[in-house]
Parts: sequence; structure tokens; C-alpha cells
Amino acid sequence: MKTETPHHHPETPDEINGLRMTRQRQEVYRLLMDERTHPTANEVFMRTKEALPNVSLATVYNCLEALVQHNVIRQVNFDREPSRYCSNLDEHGHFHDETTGTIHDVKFKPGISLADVLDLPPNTVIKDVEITLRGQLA
Amino acid sequence: MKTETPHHHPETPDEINGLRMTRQRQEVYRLLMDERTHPTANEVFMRTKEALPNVSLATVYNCLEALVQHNVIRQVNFDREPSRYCSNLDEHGHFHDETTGTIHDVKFKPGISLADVLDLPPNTVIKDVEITLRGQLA
DNA sequence: TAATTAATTAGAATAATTCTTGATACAATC
DNA sequence: GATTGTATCAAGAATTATTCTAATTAATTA
Repeated sequence: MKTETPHHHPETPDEINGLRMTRQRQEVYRLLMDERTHPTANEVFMRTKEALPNVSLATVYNCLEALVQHNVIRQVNFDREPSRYCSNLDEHGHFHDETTGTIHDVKFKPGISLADVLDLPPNTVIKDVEITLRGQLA
Repeated sequence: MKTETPHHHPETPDEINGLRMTRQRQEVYRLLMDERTHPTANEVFMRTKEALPNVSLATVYNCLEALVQHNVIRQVNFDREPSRYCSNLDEHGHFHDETTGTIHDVKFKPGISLADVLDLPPNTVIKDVEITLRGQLA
């Protein structure tokens, strides 16, 4: 039933990947889980204020950074535009539809690995991949 | 032979892809052709000053933007780091070696097209692709 | 509860880039 | 060659996303 206070357990209950989930981090994360629209930090800030009116933009940046550092969310960059944030952790790319300005996740076809596609130098350890496409849905 | 002055022809001689190649643009372009090290705008600025001591950073930005707009060079972004510029126009990705900080071009294996690899929505017109890798050469 | 540590806040600071305005060079025509 | 119009350049101010600083608050531990 889990109505007892959970403070006896060694790891605090509300943490993800070792990151303590404070009220603000929870709110930021919940919001990104809900709205899969790849919002910017400022958009996250404005929506977070609905639940936490006193939250500051700096805190939103802190929360986003903490969540990114702990692999809870991903940060996505398009050219020089403001960073966007994404709660989809599956390896995927992003398609930026220029007509609507929206961003869509793009999956790899099953069974494809980057090594099959790219001519990488030998002994390369890839830590992170970012694939971004720009165009339009005809 | 082409020693005659070419001013009778409708299009001026020193232009690339319809972009008039002024002294400064030529210098910026030549430099990027020479050094394939993906320099930042500021690095281009410093090297351009060797040939054109009076050049300004704003002009370098203008030149770079003009060259990018006319598909003479490419602009490459790594996360939120300063943009880098690249005279290699072949479709290719970039590998950011974290140990040395250097950037290497990465070619596609021959005969591979993105459509083979990515699960794109139907009727998608891709205008531009950017593939960036981060890691280290072991 | 007191002490320690971490998180949050507000606002100042930073840094890459863009914008503005005036000066300069170039091109086309007279 | 002089004149006019257009494109480019230069210098510095302005912008903007992001980070930093210092002070406050919250959470955890002793």
C-alpha cells in the first residue's frame, strides 16, 4: 500500500538515476514527459510557472542541466537556435519541419547501426550521436 | 588566353555561385580551403588579419554568412559551442574528438542514403542533414 | 534542534552573434 | 572621367541564450 513514510530506505524514494527529484525537477520532468513538443528552456519556464509560480528561469536551467547530466532527458540543438529538451531517451534523430516550425522524432530503421553507415576511423569510441534534419512535409 | 578585361560580359568574373568575391570574402574562403581544421569565426578573423590587417570581426561574420548562404562553405554547430566553418561541401558528418578537441570529417559509406537508414515520415523533403558524433579515438 | 549540505532565487555578467549607421568601394551609365 | 546607384565594409552598440554570483531557503544529517 506504501502509505508509510519511506525514509528508512537507504535511497530516497524520489530520485531518478541518482538525481534527487525536487519539486521543481519533478515539475520540469513531468512537463517534458507530457508535452513531447521539444520546448525551449524558456517555454519550460513559462509552463512550470503554472504549477510553481515562484520558480525562476535560472532554476529551470539548473533543473534541465541536472536532468540532462543524469540522462533523464536529452538536450537537442538546432543550428544556433535555443536548445530544446526532450524526454525521449531512445536513440533517435530530429526532423525540423520548416513550414510549421515543429520538431519530430525520427527513429532509425530496425537493425541499423551507425557503424554500418558511416566511415569511421578505426578505434573510435562514440559517446554521443546527434542527427538533425531540416526540411518540409510536402 | 583571357588577358582582355572581362567587363563586357554581363556577370562579373570573380564570383562563386552568384556571390561577388570581394577581397575579404576571397581571403576568408582561401583560408578555409587551406586549413581544413573547422575554425570558429573568431579564429578565421585572427587569421584573416594577417592578410588584411584592417578587417573587422563583423566583416568576417558577414563574409562567412554570405559564403554559407551561397553554398560555398558550410556552417557546423556542436551543441552550444561557437559555430565552425568548413569548405568541404561533400555530404559528410563531423566527429568531435574529446581528447584533442579536434574535429574530423566523417564520410558516409558508399551507396548509403539517409532514407535507407531513417524511418522518415512519408512525403518528407529533406533540405539539410547534420550528423555530429562526440567521443574519442582510443 | 543544531549543523551541514544542496537547491533555489534574483539579478548581474558573459559571450557569440546580429544589428545599425555611416563610410567606402565598386559598377553602370552619362 | 564624372556621376549615380548599389553592394560591401567597419566600428561599435544591441541582442539573446545562457551562466555565474551571492544570498536565501529547503532538506538531510548529527
